Amino acid sequence: MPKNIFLEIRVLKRDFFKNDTIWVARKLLGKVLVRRRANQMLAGRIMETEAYHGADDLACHASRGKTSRTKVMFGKPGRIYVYLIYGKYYCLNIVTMKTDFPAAVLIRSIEPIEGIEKMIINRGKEKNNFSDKKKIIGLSNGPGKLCQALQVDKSLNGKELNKMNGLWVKDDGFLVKEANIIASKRIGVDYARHCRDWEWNFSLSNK
DNA sequence: CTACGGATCGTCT
DNA sequence: GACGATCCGTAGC
Repeated sequence: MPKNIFLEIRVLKRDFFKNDTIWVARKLLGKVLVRRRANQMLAGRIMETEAYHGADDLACHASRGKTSRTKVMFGKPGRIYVYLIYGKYYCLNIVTMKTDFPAAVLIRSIEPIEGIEKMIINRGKEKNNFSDKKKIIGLSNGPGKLCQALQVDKSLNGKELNKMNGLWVKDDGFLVKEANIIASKRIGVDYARHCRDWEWNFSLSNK
């Protein structure tokens, strides 16, 4: 893992998330998602994101209007949107754009950096052997998995992404080359008619 | 490696 | 009453 001590560390603030959703989704790659718990810091590098942009995006939850669930997406940029999926898992999003324009970036995958032992417990994997790097990556390489690993649930829904609320994103200087960003179709949105083909899934290649 | 089915419940029709 | 921005275990190659 990279050494952070010589690098400028910047916490992303609201202005970052006011930008276009696709820009934010790309720029979040390589940043570090940090979660503060009582006696433990948990952190991982963002490896995959997805953009959900506007009421015309049929894959976006807000395309069917403002409801009790989706109202957060209509709110201020830089807020946290957490929802329950399949009755079992949470998904973490960060609201983008401006108030009344519904948009957000889904964090789909992070690579553990700090608090790995705690993440193993949070994921209920204490009986496995995690000496293997593949298994460490498997702790948080999915939207539901990373919420379990970082203890993200609906109590964060609607809150500001900042240190006070225990969840934030920092730039540790990790260099991301444009050529290492892969754009693909979004996962699990085949119902979204023509929008299913939009390449708004972004991931970092491991090279 | 890919393919498929079950779990499980809040949200929306 | 139907279904989902998922995950995991199992089966087969």
